[in-house]
Amino acid sequence: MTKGSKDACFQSLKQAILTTALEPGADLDEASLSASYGISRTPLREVLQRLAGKGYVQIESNRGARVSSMNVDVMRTFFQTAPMVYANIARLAAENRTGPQLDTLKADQRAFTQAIANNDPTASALANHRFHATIGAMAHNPYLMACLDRLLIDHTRLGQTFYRPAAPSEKVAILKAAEQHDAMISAIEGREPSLAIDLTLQHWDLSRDRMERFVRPDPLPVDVIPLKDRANAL
Amino acid sequence: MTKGSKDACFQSLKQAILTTALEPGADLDEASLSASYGISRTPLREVLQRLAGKGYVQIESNRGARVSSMNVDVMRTFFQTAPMVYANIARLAAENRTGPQLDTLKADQRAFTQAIANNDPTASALANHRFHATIGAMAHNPYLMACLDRLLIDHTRLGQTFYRPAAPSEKVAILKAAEQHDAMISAIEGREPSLAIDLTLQHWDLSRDRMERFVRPDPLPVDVIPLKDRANAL
DNA sequence: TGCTTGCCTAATGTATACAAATTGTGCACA
DNA sequence: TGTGCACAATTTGTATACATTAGGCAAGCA
Repeated sequence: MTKGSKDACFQSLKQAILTTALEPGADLDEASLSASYGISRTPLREVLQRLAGKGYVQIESNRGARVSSMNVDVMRTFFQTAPMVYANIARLAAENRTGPQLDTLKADQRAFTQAIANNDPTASALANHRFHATIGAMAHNPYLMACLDRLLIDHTRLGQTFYRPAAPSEKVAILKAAEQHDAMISAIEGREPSLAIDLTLQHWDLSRDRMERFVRPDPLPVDVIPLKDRANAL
Repeated sequence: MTKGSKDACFQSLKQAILTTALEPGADLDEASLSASYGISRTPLREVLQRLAGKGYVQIESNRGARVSSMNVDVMRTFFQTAPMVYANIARLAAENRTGPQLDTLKADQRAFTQAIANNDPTASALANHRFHATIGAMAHNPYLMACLDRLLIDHTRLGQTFYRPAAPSEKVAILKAAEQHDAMISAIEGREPSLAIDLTLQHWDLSRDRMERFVRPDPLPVDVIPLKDRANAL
């Protein structure tokens, strides 16, 4: 963790927050952070200010910085707001994307599929984050982008929180997500706004369902012991 | 301008930007600003970082800070995005507002009408800004709030830019805007989301028409000299 | 004349010492 | 045993000196 540059520190903290290596609400101590990144407190504080501006951390006067929290209230608002913003971003991306941005998006998708193949959930979460951030850049709308940035932070963190490595359905879901990414790329490349919206909303539904199934799993069977065994037991 | 506190500096710069006393694109020199606010460069730089996080200024590495610019591209995006966000904020405000917030909103409106009565365009622009920011706070949605903040910065600045003190229609328009504010307060107080949306969109139309008429005024008469006089001239 | 090169100035970026504020701890006292 | 207060320790905030970078200007060269 001993890097010299300020920007490296920013990126590192950003990633640590997105991967929940730094958990929501975690306290960020200036002295220890500046020591571990090899920069002094002044530039570190600037990094924290920038992270606060983007919504990664919250700074309280005379109380330091902590990673933005994720209570039920925030989650409710997230689920309420995300589809509308994502859909509008997708429309604008299909309308306004440039060639180089499309190349970037395809590279993001390659990194995403590669991370899936490597069975690296952290890497795939970060690649997925970059994929959607690139679509945001394509929308060319600084107002909605401010909103999207914050939504993506929480989306990525929720995805990590609600991830069950053991469940086979997770593998199916993430492969389906990758397919949807490909379809979205086509729609954006072909400049088809309404198709991009549809695909984005389907993509959202997949993600939401996955998170919902985590919170509200299938109930355990009422008869813990199969009936025939219980008959023996009695 | 010789204040001691960092927060006073933040508020002062924010107001100067909103009133276009500091014009879009204006360069912000650290040394002179820290001198005039009576604080050292370190806290001033933090103020600039915070302003950058909220979208008031843009910071370029090794090149200092400048007031966020307002080119045609930004304006186009603004007119495209604002009504959708405003409408959604209004809906959420009507659903989620609290009692104390309603009191704040009514106070904002009193300040607005007072500023109108005083013929103080700058004060009314700032009061109007606070009024709409309070509605944003009522929406209780940090994601959309980030978007709204940036929209309101540009809306307030455009309103100042497109203001013609001489035009009698301006007076009519601002009085109508004040009436619409009262109606919006009622809708929010009565928790009527769809009414709040309608009123908000009407309010937007009024504002947009005012700005549009500035950019595209009635053309000058083709016959500069009235016809009868010209007949004499020939 | 036009271009490159290197210095010079003015600005931003960083480190560090010191001031202020918050939080934790121990002790006195009811 | 519990409460309140004072002091200490830790952490954040500020000022200032110094380092670094960008941009302009002039001299040198083609």
